Amino acid sequence: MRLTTKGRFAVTAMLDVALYAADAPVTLAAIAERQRISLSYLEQLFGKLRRNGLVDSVRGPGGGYQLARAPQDMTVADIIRAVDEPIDATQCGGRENCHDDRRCMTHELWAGLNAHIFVFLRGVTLADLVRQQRPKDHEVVVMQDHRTLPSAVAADVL
Amino acid sequence: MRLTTKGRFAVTAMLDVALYAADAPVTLAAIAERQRISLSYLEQLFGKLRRNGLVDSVRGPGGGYQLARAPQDMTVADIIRAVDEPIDATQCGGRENCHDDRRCMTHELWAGLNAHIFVFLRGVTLADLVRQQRPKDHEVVVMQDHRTLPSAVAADVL
DNA sequence: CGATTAGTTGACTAATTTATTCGGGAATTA
DNA sequence: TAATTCCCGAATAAATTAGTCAACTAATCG
Repeated sequence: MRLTTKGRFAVTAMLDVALYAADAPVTLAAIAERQRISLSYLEQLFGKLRRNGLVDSVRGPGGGYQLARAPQDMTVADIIRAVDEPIDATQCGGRENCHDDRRCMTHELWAGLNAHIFVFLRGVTLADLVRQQRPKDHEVVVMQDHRTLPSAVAADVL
Repeated sequence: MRLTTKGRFAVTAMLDVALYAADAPVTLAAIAERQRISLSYLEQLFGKLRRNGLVDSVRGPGGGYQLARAPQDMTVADIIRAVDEPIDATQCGGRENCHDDRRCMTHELWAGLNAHIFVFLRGVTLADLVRQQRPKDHEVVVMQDHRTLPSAVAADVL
């Protein structure tokens, strides 16, 4: 699980679709305008999102993109994984230069850490983000274990 | 909280220090050899780790690096934050082009998500990783809430 | 049908980040 | 003094991210 701005763009764009594609599909041009993301970059991202079955596309006038599944069945992990194709992270591809007996210390390490981060991000659905977006009060994302956290912490996190 | 290979390298290197600098400091050359990371890259990373007070350096023969604090007082979040300096992630720097009334949707979104990921990574200490490293059985990182997870999940996570 | 709207694709470029290489320092130990 | 090791900066290569462009296909509307 990698976490870069690319994945963030994708989640932001998907949230835009979730918010605005209720009746009619939304065009990439509209997303680009609202979220200030370059149209061509969105084209690349939505190409992947479509091929991964997260959105459906409608061509022609009045066309655009819609969610392929209900927002509560779509997680942040799904989105990030769709656009941010993974790296090996264990730098031994599972086999090669695992050397000096205690081979590939990092393998187990990152496999475990990856799994945890993945489980965490899989616990946040697009519906959660939509819910957070609607009300004006400063509520915060709900995690899979239903604990919350004051968004004030965010300041010194970045 | 960004999550890239750079941060992984840093965590791996710090884990190496935690494992091998029990009595004497470890040299970057030794880490480079064991973990297959370029020496000069390690120098850059450890420059940041040192300036952020995570390691102490000892010059001259027999010198090297040691942990500045006990492993149980050093978290993965500390390490990643030290080397992976943050980006704005809200693409409005907190002020500027937040436009069209519902300004900067992404701000709240990523602030919240960031906070959660940060809290999670702050819950994993270097001591946890060391503990995981020692035994031969396939145990897994312990999270801050002390739940565990089979590392089998890691496969379809990447 | 013809025009327009939008998705689809691929190639290409620029900017940024990641990783490495090199060359010299300065501190410490023996 | 000589060897070791951290320290620093510049230069470079490789990879990723972000954006641009152009040609094309499909669908709709008049």
